[in-house]
Amino acid sequence: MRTKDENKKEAICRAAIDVIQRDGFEDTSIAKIGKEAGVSPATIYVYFENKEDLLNEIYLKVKRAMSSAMMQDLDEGGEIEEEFRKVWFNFYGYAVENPVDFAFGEQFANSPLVNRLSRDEGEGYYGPLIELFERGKRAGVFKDIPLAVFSAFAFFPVIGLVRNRNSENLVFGRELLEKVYEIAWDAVTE
Amino acid sequence: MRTKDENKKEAICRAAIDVIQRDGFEDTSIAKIGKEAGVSPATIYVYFENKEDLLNEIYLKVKRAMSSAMMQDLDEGGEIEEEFRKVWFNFYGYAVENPVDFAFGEQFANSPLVNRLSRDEGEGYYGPLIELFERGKRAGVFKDIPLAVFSAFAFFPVIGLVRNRNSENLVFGRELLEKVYEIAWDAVTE
Amino acid sequence: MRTKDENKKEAICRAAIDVIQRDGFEDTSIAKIGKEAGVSPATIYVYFENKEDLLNEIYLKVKRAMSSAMMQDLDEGGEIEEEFRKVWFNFYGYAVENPVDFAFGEQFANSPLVNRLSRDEGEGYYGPLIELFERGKRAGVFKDIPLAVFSAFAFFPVIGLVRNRNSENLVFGRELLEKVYEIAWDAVTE
Amino acid sequence: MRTKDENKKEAICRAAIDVIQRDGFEDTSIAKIGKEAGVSPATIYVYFENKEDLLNEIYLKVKRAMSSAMMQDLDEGGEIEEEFRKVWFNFYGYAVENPVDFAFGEQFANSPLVNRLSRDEGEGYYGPLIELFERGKRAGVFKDIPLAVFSAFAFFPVIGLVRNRNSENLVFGRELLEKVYEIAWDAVTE
DNA sequence: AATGAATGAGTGTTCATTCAT
DNA sequence: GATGAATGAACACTCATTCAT
Repeated sequence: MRTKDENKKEAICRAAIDVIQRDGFEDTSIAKIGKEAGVSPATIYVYFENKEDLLNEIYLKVKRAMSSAMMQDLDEGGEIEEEFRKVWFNFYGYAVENPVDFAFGEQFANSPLVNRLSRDEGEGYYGPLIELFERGKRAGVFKDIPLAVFSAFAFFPVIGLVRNRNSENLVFGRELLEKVYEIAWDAVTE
Repeated sequence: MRTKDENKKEAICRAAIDVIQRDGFEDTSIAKIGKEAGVSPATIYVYFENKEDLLNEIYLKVKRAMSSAMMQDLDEGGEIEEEFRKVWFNFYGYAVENPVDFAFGEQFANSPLVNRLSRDEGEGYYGPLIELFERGKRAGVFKDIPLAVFSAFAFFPVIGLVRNRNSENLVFGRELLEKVYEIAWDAVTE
Repeated sequence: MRTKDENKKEAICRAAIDVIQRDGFEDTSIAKIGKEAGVSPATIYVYFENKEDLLNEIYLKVKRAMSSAMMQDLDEGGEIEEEFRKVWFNFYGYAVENPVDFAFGEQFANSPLVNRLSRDEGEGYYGPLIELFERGKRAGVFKDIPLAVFSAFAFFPVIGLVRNRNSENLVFGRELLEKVYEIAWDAVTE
Repeated sequence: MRTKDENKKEAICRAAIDVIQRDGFEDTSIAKIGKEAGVSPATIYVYFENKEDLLNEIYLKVKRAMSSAMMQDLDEGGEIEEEFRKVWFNFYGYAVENPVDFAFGEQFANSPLVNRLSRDEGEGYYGPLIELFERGKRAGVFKDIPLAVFSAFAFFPVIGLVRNRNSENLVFGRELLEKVYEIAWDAVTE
């Protein structure tokens, strides 16, 4: 027998991401994914139970990649500002370099095809960041606000900016970027 | 007769919005819209070239409603902080009270069915806000940053928060809301 | 607009029966029915909600034709033997002349796609026959047996014989037929 | 090794029957049969040419079981009535106790997947019964009618009754059963 | 011989759009 | 202008069968 190729599963996921990126979430069909991956649509069902299953796996894959990129080099007990800086620039870098995955994660988040379980597991990846936030809050560095508000000012603006950057071909100089970072830092600190 | 036509066009748009709100974007078909509007599917094609055209018109309609709500009570020459406050709370209020229109606008913005032209026209509605921003900048009240960065910190966080609010049943007290507003204000001002 | 053509509904039913007859129940697809009827598969869904609905309508149609053929010329208060004779030969005649419908009804009876409601309505067509049976029983002409046993000896043998007739090209002379009838009559009478 | 092969073939057949009984004819796939038998779908094709071939073998297997059950205890030179009685009650018993095999045999008989050859071989198993019939006819016990008519009155009614029994939860008392038997006996004897 | 992977051809069904009136 | 009928193209998914090992 032919052995199951983990590469192929990977390839199908990759193809799916590409198609979603190219044609949008709604116009992504199993047939297209198959064609993109160079396999028969039926083959996809060898590796995934159904479309929902495939999408959930992709969602987790992306979330995993995103969060691990974000948490990269994080030092559990490190100095708050330095750590925040790392996370922020990691996030920015990932968003800029993987606009695809990024937009993808966004589109995904609203789809009814991503089930609660996956969503919860996805959220779970952000533990270290949450700990940093709590530690900073206890230390009196961060403002005494809910996590949601913290994220809304620390990270959400980045999303907006990168989105603009893409659609408007806006270029961000190092200087401006630094300025944006500072606004974010100031916004969440006392 | 002219009037009757416009009424029907209007009715179809309204029906479309209702269906999208009720059943979601993906489950909205021309047939359903027709039924909701009390006309034949074929009739829709008398008033709109195709589905894309219909959606574009709706996009503009929603954008118009959103921006006019946002600009409500705006006083062209008013004091900067007061005017910003108005706009910010208008925006927040609209987002909270029209989560559907809002999500709708968001989803739409990414949809390949909304063409550049509509998108550009949609953006155009925000003239008064842009003027406020420029005036504030000249007056040394707002930071010297691009409009995109300004929006990213002034309004984008609200989007994130409202989205959370919906999915997590988070409740925002008046006090916290005021705090959030202040963070936004501080972030964009010198 | 094109007007809905009751003929077309009829034509689709007819086509379906033909296909079922030709290819068997299991190998009958909506696509085949469409091709046979000379319409697009999608058109079938204009006239029927789904495959199950179509099959149920056909089931009832066939049952109706069969039972009305069987009850033809029946005289409510007529002499028992004469009436039984009519019914029996009607049944035989229908079975011989409409082997298609007939086999069809049989195949149908076991399909999970025919729902209880249709089945019950189908059974309902046989009222006059049941009355004849009850009357004959009260008059002491028919044996005192349940209806099921009555049918089993009066009509079921005919089914077996006709089925054989078809597959073996058996020919039934008038004489033999009369003999068979008599066996049936003797079997159910005291 | 020879033995092992036959065992596996046997196991596959058994599994197929089980699946058909459990899930019904239409919902029986090669994959399911394989899983039930604990082999790969591909393995089935080592032992059978295709699905049709497999079904034909099963058909014969069931027919064999059915006819041998029917002919059980038959005494070649025994007294006609006694022998007929045995066969009749054997048949009834088998039909009641193996409703699935039974319905199976019936369904099968009409399936295009069972080819003429299998059907003919299947019919062949009934030799002893045919001989009994001929002997009885020569002895003037049975009516002078074709075999088909004989079967139609002797056995076909049982099929109808058992089918009803199943779908209507009809219960047959010993007494009624005896009565039915007598009707059958009377119907086929002078 | 045995197998799991792979697939072409099919399934029932939906839907944006066009046709014919 | 207005319509319900009609449909081609697509959808997610299944399955008997074959491939490659």
